[in-house]
Amino acid sequence: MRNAPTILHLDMDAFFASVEQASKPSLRGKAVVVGGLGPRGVVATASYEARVFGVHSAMPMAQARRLAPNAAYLVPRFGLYRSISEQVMALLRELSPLVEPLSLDEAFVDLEAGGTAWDEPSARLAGVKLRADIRAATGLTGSVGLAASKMLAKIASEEAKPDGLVLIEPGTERALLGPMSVRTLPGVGPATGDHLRRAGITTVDELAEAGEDELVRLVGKAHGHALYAMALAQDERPVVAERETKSVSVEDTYDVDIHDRIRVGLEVQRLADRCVRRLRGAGLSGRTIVLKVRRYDFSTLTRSETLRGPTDDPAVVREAASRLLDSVDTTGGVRLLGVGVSGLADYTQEDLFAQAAGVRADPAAEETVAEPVAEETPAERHWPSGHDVRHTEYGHGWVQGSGLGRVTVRFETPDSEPGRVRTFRVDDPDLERADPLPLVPAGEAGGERAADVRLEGAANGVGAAAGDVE
DNA sequence: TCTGGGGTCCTCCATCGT
DNA sequence: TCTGACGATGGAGGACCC
Repeated sequence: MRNAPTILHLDMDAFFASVEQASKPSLRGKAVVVGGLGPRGVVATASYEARVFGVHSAMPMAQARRLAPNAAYLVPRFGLYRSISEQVMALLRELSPLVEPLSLDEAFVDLEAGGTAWDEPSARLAGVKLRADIRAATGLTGSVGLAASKMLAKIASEEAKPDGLVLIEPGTERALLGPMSVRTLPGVGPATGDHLRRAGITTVDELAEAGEDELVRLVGKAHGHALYAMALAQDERPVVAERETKSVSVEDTYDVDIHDRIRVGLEVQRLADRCVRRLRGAGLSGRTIVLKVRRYDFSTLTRSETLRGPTDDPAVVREAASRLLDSVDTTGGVRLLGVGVSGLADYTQEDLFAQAAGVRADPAAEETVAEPVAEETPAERHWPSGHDVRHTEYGHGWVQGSGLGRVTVRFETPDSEPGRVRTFRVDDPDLERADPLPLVPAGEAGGERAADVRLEGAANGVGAAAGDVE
């Protein structure tokens, strides 16, 4: 492990919910829950105001609604989150070429590799500047963890939440980790946590005391060794900028279980097409086709088949998925279906066997994939909760709700005061879908980076303690 | 209270070729 | 020809992460 805290972990605070609050003035300071709104939806992100009521990620939406009936419930807008994420990642790349994104709202940065930081004061300074730059560019807050390893930097950013910065000084790691719950460590989830608890191990100190052999015996070879190293605060994993995709998959959970076997078959075909579209979009092909079925009782099974060579032919993938479905008993109904492709290659080598069998004698298949059939959408679907709209008379706003032929819109923009609500007919010709507006007006975003001033001051030895943000 | 979607990695087991 | 060891590969499932 390096001896300076030059690995930075950034975690945006309640990212999806914060973006929604930034774009909708009337939701600021309010409980906001982003997630699937269907009967089987779960929470993707809850704002800190919603967390007060006990709402958290991965909770069934129905439960969240019982806990926080007055919160705003919105569907995720991944396109918007992705564009803001790109802004943030660009700021990270200014610090170092070695940036490892973990998701839209999280990333590691190797500051040393970027020549940005080499010791504690310079690392702290980089963290402070980054937080200020993110706020200037997006209006959002992120928490920063700084440490000498990825594991510790991540734990530090968790400690820093929300809207803070924590630096773990080299030499203090074990004393800090010791009393923490084993669940703090990455890779220790509910199952492993329970397993260890039954063996009398609940803290990181107890993990270290148990010894490597005992941990291997308890949780298996790979996990045991990794766990022991983490308990000793040892983590040599480098920050890796480019990670290649290993699999591509799509899946759908249905609002109501599907019992009709023919319908199940049709859904599998649709999913296979969608999966191939994604595969091709990424310029990939793959050898192993995976079918996933979650049954009415939530039991999940997968069936897979490995072809002779990689394919991105929709007909071949559809055919394989259908064969796999043949081996699955779906009586009782299915709640989820999925199709995936793994064993990826960035070139296509046609499956000769399938070709010989005439499987791909379907010239229309390409079109089917290139141009998805427009799905029939109920009126509500035209106006998803939270999405932006424009009205010829009232201007820019967002959908607060819809149903019974009506759509309720709140007219406001990221830099306006909270706006008024009006209701229209769903087919009102003056109302149309609109693109999200920038969270920070173009002229202001990143125009002046407050932190630059501080950075210069600190570089002159004036404000080295500027990083004591908590 | 009824559990999303998209991934990664690990383990166990069976099979196959040498 | 039989048997065992061993590694590679495939298939299924589980845990975990965001």
